[in-house]
Amino acid sequence: MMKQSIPKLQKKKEKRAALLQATLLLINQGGIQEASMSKVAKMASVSPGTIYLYFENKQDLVNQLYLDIKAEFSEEAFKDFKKEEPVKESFEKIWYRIASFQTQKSEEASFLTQCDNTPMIDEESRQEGLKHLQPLVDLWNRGQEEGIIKRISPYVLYAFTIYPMAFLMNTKNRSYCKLDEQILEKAFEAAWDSIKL
Amino acid sequence: MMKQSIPKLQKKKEKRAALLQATLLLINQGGIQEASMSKVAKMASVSPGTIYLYFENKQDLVNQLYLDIKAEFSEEAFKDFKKEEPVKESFEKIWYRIASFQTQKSEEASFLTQCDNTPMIDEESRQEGLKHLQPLVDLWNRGQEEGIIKRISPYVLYAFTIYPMAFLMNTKNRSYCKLDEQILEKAFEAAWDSIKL
Amino acid sequence: MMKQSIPKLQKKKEKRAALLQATLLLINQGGIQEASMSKVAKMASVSPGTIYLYFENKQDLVNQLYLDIKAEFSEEAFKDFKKEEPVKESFEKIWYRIASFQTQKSEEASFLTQCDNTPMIDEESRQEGLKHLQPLVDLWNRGQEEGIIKRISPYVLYAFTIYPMAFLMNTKNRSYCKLDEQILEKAFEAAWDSIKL
Amino acid sequence: MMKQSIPKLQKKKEKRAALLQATLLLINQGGIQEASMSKVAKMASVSPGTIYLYFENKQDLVNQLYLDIKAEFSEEAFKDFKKEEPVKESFEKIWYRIASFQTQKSEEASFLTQCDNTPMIDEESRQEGLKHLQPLVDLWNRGQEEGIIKRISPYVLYAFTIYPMAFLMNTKNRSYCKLDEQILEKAFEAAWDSIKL
DNA sequence: CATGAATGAGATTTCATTCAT
DNA sequence: AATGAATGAAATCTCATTCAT
Repeated sequence: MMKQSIPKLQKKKEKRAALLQATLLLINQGGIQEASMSKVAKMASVSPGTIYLYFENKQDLVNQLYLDIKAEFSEEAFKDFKKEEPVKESFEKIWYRIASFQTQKSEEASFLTQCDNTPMIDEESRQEGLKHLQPLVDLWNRGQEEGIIKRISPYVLYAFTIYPMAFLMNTKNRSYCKLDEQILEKAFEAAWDSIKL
Repeated sequence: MMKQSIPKLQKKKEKRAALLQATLLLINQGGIQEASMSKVAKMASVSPGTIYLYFENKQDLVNQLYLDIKAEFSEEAFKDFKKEEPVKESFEKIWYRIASFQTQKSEEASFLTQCDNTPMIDEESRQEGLKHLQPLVDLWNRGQEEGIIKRISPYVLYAFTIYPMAFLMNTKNRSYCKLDEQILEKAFEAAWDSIKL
Repeated sequence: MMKQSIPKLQKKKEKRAALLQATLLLINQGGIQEASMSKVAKMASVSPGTIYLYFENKQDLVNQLYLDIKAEFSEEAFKDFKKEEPVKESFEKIWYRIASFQTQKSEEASFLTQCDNTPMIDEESRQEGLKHLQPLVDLWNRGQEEGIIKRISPYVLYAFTIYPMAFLMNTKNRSYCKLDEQILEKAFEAAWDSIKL
Repeated sequence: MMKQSIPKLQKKKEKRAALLQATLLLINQGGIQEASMSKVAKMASVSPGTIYLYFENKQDLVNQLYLDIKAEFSEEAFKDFKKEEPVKESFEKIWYRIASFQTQKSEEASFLTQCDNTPMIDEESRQEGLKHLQPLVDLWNRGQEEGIIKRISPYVLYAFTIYPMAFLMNTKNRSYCKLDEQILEKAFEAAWDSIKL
């Protein structure tokens, strides 16, 4: 009542974060249809009405979650990325960072997969999310100019190197198959082999 | 009233088919949340109550749709499949058939992608759907014994050869990129390169 | 196809009977709300549409069931009833016959209880059902004239002698308490004591 | 808007009460089948959704109504009940209090009758409701020890003394017969005669 | 007579959103 | 800012009844 140990702004951010986190978990568990606003509120220990102080509506909540996680994803993917490094080395680093994201932040990764394969997200937000991959596209371009990488559309390159990780992630989650280091190496080999010249 | 042009059984099947088709389109358009039973009924020109003559409930409707399409998918994928053919030839044929399914039956393909990356489908139905791929797994096994294919889990093989097509399909649908014959060839090359020894 | 082992009329009656029986059991189990026309049909091994060949609608089905059972009840109650016998003897006989009906035909008895304490039955049918008790009312009248029975309304006499059996029946069904011969005798004593002068 | 005449808690209780009252009236009028949730809502001047803030579902609504009224009933029945009074006096007081409840709160009484003769109520709630009668059972026990009351099961005692009032109530409601003081005295006499030694 | 698929109104219940406090 | 009771439209599902066969 007297003093607030946590500054207001931070408290606000915390509530927003709690709401996003709750949404993330609920959508992963049962899809968007199971993530009702009141469940989200309850899980975030907040009143349903409060959600609307932070988000315009449900769609906005999901869109913001998507964009936040996409940003987190690309930050992770391109951490320590240096433009000058050799193409393969750079690609390998990025690939493993993404793999690491998939395993370390599996909830986030699952959610992205669900968004990217579903009409859950506004087309606008989806476009917005795509931009994050630009550094990788640039890298591939360089690789193609250097004659190291096949001359195919970045969509195809993405489809055969990055996108498969989502599948492995999901199957791993459903525990048909463990993703240990050895398998990861094999997987990277497959990814690289599919696009290298 | 005059003459009975359509036999009963066929009429019955037609209604079931219309319901499944409506569900397919609606889920592709807006996800499962937008595919309400009344919309499905309206689109199939049927009364809401009628749905429940053919399906137990919404989940059952979606599950059956999934299994039906999975069956259609694998029938297409393994049409003319002969066990004696060389591994690569066989694989190539299957791969192209799947690619063809993705483009010819794009609604069905989109739907499968959505199901496979979402908690939309019962785990039971999902397992059931997986069985359809057994011939491909067997083929890969043979390829591994013959020393043609890398010794990695079929999940990984699938992730790098078949799963990418879903992505290409979706991007194609969203028309960022056309899937012409030339691209297809490149894509197959990528797929094969990723797993061949 | 050729010959019908069961004459048509009988078959018709059998179907009607089966429908009434099914209704009886279902209403006893879960009340009128649980006795849907399709459940009734299924239990009677008949198509839903067929019900409407025998009964106008659901209300009519229930009303007819009520009246049929009321008739059965009073036939049982007044079997071998002779107007000349002494009042107490007559009453005792009737009372025991009713008790016997309650135990022998417990489903029917339960159903009557439910009808008589519920707005389930048309007022008209209810009035109709009441007429069956006329002989008992007459007997009581005679008893009153003979100075054997208290001079109170037949409704009250009924309330304290016959109506209690429904309660005992129900509790017996729910098996809190067994209705053996000894208890029955005590119960009759109570009934008689309550109205005798 | 101007001043808050009614405290929140009271308002909340009022809404619950209005819902229970509406349910009571509707079930009395047409049985449980006629008491749809929307009718209940409308009669309580409340939105359908609001019901579910106060009750889990329809069954819960009915169960709570039953238990509430049973409690009200027994509070009325055993008001001013003193353990030391002579058995007959005590019994008489209780009996008249119940009679008074039946006439004063005829809707509530009708409802209880309907519940007690119908599979409308969960067995659990029914058991719960039975407990309220314990003081009467104890009284009877004492009467039996004192040699005043017949040695028969409390079920039978109940059947011949209390249960009949429900019948009289119902017939009174249907106005075949008025329950004036004189009739009431006769009725009590019948009740007492049936169980006294 | 009998069927049972089909209907569509209506039942129960949920849920995104609002608003008085 | 925050609450959470309240809303009411809409979702899922049921069911008495009809009608073409």
